[in-house]
Amino acid sequence: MPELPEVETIAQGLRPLLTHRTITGIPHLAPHLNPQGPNSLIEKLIGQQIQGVSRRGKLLFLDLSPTERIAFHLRMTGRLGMSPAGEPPGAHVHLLINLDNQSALYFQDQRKFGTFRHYTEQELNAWPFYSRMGPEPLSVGEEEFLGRVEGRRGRIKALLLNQEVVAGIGNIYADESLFRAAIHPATPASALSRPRITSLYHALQNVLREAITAGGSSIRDYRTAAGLVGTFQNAFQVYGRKDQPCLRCAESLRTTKVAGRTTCYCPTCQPEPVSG
DNA sequence: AGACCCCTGGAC
DNA sequence: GTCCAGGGGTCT
Repeated sequence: MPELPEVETIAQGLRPLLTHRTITGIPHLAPHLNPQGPNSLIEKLIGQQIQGVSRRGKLLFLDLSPTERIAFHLRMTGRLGMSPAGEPPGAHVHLLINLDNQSALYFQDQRKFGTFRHYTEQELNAWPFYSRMGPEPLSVGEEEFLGRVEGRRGRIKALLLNQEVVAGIGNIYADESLFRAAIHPATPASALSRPRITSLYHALQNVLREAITAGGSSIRDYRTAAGLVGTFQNAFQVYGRKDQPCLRCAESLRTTKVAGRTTCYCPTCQPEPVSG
């Protein structure tokens, strides 16, 4: 579910509620999500004060100290939110963290793809998914983005989805940014001129900024930290709009598969690359 | 690059 | 029933 704008929205919502709170208990912890053993995690967390909430790509961190944090990856259906302490976990709640102000942070995940783990900085840097992660798309400079995309083999959408190229893009924002840049998702990156990659860079930044402002996109499961739906789904131009008219040219939008993901595009505004 | 895998539930 | 879903890992 959550891509960069959704994780950022959740982080912004949790930050004022969690910063400087002390963890007083872990009343619920699903064993299947805790390979290190329950006592190991509980011992590491009880009594710790949360120093802040941060995000890197699609990872959300509870910062416990300069060298210790909890990393959450929400994958498809993960949610983070607050509930009154002592409230019994609802369906699919896999972690409950009691805090020193009678509130609790919960992690809920219907499909159980989501993960969380306590990391030291050393352990985090030894995690390839983290250490190999590309730059933040909203911070990366135009030149660096060009350098990471220009001339590479692979289709442009696959590169956008590759967290080592740029971190935090998923199926929605890949499709939306490619439509805005008028690039067919299956175009080999090597077939894109510098001006077209630059156009994609700006389209990507714009769509991510707008989505964060809208509180993210709620297709099914995503909710903000306060349990509210985002509204950027109302601004989708291609995602989920198969067979509906293109908002720019009225042509019927189509789907194809790129990088194993359903991909929605306009066959007129995003023409197939000439040579393939 | 593609085929599965993890898992649950909604749409058809 | 079957297919599909904001993700990512592994294996061919």
